Amino acid sequence: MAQDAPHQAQCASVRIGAPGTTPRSGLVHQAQCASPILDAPDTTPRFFEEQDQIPTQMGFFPFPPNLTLPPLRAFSAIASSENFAGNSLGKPRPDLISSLGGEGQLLSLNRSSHVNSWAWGEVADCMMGKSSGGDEHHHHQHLGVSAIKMKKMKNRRKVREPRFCFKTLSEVDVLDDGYKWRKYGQKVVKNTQHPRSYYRCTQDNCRVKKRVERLAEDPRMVITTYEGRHAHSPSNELEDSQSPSQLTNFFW
DNA sequence: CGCTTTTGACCAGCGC
DNA sequence: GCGCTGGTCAAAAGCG
Repeated sequence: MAQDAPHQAQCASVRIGAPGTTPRSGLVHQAQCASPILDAPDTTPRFFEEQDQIPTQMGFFPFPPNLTLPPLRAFSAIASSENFAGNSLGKPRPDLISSLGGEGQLLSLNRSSHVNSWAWGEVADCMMGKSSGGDEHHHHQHLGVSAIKMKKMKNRRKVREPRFCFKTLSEVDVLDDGYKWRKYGQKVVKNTQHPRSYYRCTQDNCRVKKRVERLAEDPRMVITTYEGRHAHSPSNELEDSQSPSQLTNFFW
């Protein structure tokens, strides 16, 4: 499904990585996974029910101050600046390019809300609605997740942790985000060639999970979905503290 | 030996 | 109720 234009309206495009960085060497972002705001304008029910009217457009915009992200690191399989400049997901920002050396990797970010149903919708949205099939999806292929389905999702009682969805251009499936993960499952999702992998944080008392899969429409793109909040610091936090200024430039 | 990965089985939610 | 699907479990295998 969703063979048509991907609905990327809710994703923010950001660059990640530095040229020639080896795995674990190029710090990009360090932050903790904080609770998204419940009353943020783009996390209200209206946001989803009217998503048909949201222009399919990518761009840079500031994230809410109280929303931080899991740490991400650059890794060796970094797209060239050429790829970045030509990527349809967003326009390159000269200041970011210069601050990181002119090359980098494009990825998109999808924010999840604290409320279960929003998290479901947004993540599914970032995944271009690859979840379950059904006739509804045939009528909303360009959206991926229809408003109808979202309403149904909102009625789910099962409580979900807040989620963040990253779309990354990379040859490497698993981002080095500073945390240690243990794979606990792998599943072949319908209508996709690549399996989805399930990881859990190895830290005791930390229930953060993440899913990693390749985009069906573009296998070069890796979708990483974080679920939950880390109750600890990254395992290699010391390394992360080496270039804080770059961090600031990167996201703000 | 301890940790991680693999993978088939199982379970829950949902549509019909 | 049944089948489909995504997510998780857990035993076995792999690895350093």
